[in-house]
Amino acid sequence: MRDPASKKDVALEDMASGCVGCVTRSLCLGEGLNQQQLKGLERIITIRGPYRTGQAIYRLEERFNSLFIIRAGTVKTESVSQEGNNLVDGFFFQGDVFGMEAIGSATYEHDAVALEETWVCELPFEQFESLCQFVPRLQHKIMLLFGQKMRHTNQSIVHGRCQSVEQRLMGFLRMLCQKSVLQDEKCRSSVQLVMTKGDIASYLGLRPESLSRALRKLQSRGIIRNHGKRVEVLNVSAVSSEVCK
Amino acid sequence: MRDPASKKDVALEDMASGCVGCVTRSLCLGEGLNQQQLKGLERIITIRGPYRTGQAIYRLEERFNSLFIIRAGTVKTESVSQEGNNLVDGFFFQGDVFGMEAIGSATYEHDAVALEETWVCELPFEQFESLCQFVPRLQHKIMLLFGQKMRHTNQSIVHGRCQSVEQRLMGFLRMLCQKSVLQDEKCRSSVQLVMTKGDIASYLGLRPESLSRALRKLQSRGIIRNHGKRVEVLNVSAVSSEVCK
DNA sequence: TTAACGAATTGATCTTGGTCACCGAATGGG
DNA sequence: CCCATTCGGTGACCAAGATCAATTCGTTAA
Repeated sequence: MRDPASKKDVALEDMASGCVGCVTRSLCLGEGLNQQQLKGLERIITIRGPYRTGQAIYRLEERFNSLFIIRAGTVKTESVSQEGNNLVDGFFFQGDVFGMEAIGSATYEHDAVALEETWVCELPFEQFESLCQFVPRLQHKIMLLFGQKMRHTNQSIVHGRCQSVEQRLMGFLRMLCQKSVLQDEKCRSSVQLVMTKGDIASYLGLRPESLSRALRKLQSRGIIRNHGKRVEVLNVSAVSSEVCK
Repeated sequence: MRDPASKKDVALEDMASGCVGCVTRSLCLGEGLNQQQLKGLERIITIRGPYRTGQAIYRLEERFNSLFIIRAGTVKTESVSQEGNNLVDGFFFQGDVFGMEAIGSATYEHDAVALEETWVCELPFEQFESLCQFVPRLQHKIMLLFGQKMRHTNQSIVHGRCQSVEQRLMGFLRMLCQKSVLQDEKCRSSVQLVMTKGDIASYLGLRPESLSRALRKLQSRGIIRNHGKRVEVLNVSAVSSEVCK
C-alpha cells in the first residue's frame, strides 16, 4: 500500500474534476443525467480527499448532513455492539453511496473509515432532496438505490443466516470479485484484500478464528488459495454459483 | 379469531374512506400533508381487502407495480432460501409500508401473506414517484421511511447476530408490544400472537424447537408467561431495556 | 362427538462455531 | 534497526443451537 507505482495512488487531477468529467460517473447517481442536470449535481457536491488508511470520513453521533459517494478507494462502516465490540456493517467501493442509514436521523449511525487512500463526493442531503424536486431522474435513481440496498441486505444478511460459514464466505468473495472487476479490468480471479481478516469476519458474523478455518477448508477443497492479503479464486464457477456446498 | 365481537372484525365503513378521513393516517405516509396533498394521494391509492388469513396480497415473481400500506391487520413477507425452506423476512402492522424491497426490480422479491383479516392501500409506485415531484413533503417522508427501514434492519438483524437467542427474542417481543400498543390502547403487557411460532422462529433465524426452549427459559426467569398464542410480558422493564442478560 | 392434521413442546444427541491459549509474521513508530 | 503491537493462523476444548424422534395440544372437518 506504500508502493508509489500502485494503482491506488490516484492522479490528483482526476480527483479535481466535477461530475461532468468524472471517471466514476457511470457508477454514480449522475448516470443517465444530461449535461445541465449534471451541472446541478456538481454544484452541490464537494470533493473530499485524500483520506488515508484508518482515517474517518464521519463518526458515530456526528450530525448527519450528507451522503457520500466513493470516487476512489474503499470504506468500511462500523458500529459498536451492546457488548462493546466493533461490528463491521458494510464495505463500500468505487461508485457506492454510504451514509444512507442516517437519513431521517439527526446523527450518523456508524463510523465510516477509509481502508486505503480514498476520495469521496460529499452530497449534502437537504440540497439533494431539493434538487430531486427538479430532476425526476435523480429522484428515481435514489429510490432505485434504496431498493437495491434493501435487496442486497436481505440477500446477504437475512439469507446468510441459514447458510453455512463457507457459503457466506463464498458469497462475500463473489461480491468482492464483482466490485474489484469494476476497479481493475484484469485478474478477476484474484482479489487484493484491502480490509483485515478481522473486519471480514465481523462483517460475516464470525470470529477471526472461524474465518481462518473456513478459508482453510475452501482451500483444501481446491476452490481458493489464501495468501495472506491476497485471495485467489481457483474455481470461479463454484464461487459464482449461488447454490453451493 | 372467529370471535364476532373481536376488534379484528373491522367495520366496513372505516375501510371505505379515502386518505382524508383515514383512521390510520397518523401512522401513514400521509401524515403531515394538507387537505389538498392528501387528495392527491387519495386519487392514486386503491383500497384492497378484506384479505383472509393465509391469502397473498402479492406473490414472488409477480410484476412489481405498487407499494402497500396496512390499514388494518397484519402481513408477513416470506421468501424461499436456497435449501428450499420458507424464510420469513418481515412482519408488518397497521401503518407499515411493505413491498419496498422490490423497488428497482421488475418483480416482487417475496410472498406477502395476510396473517389475519387485513385491509391495505395499494400505492402504484410510478404514480407515487410523479406525485413526489409535486409534493416535497411526500418525497421527504418516503426518504425518511427508507432510512428508518435500513436502521431497523441493521439494528435487529445485523446486531442480532451477536446476541443470544434470548436477547433477540426479547427484542422481538419489545417490537411486538410497541406495534400492538398502536393498535390497541389497553393491555400493553400481553400480546396476542397472530403469527405462528414457526414464523417467529424463522424470522429470528432459529428452529421452532430453539424458540420454544428460549420462551421456556424466559418464563422460568419470570420475565414472560407463554400461553400458546398469547404471551404475557411480566417484567416489562427487562424486555424494554436494551441491554439485557 | 370423534378423527385427523398441523403446531407446539420436550428430550437425547450431534455439529458448528465460539472460546482460550499460544505462536509466528507483518507493520509501524522511535 | 529494533521493539511493540496488531494481525493471522493453529490446536484443544466447550457450549449454543440444530437435528431427530416422540408426544401433546388445538383446530378444523367429518
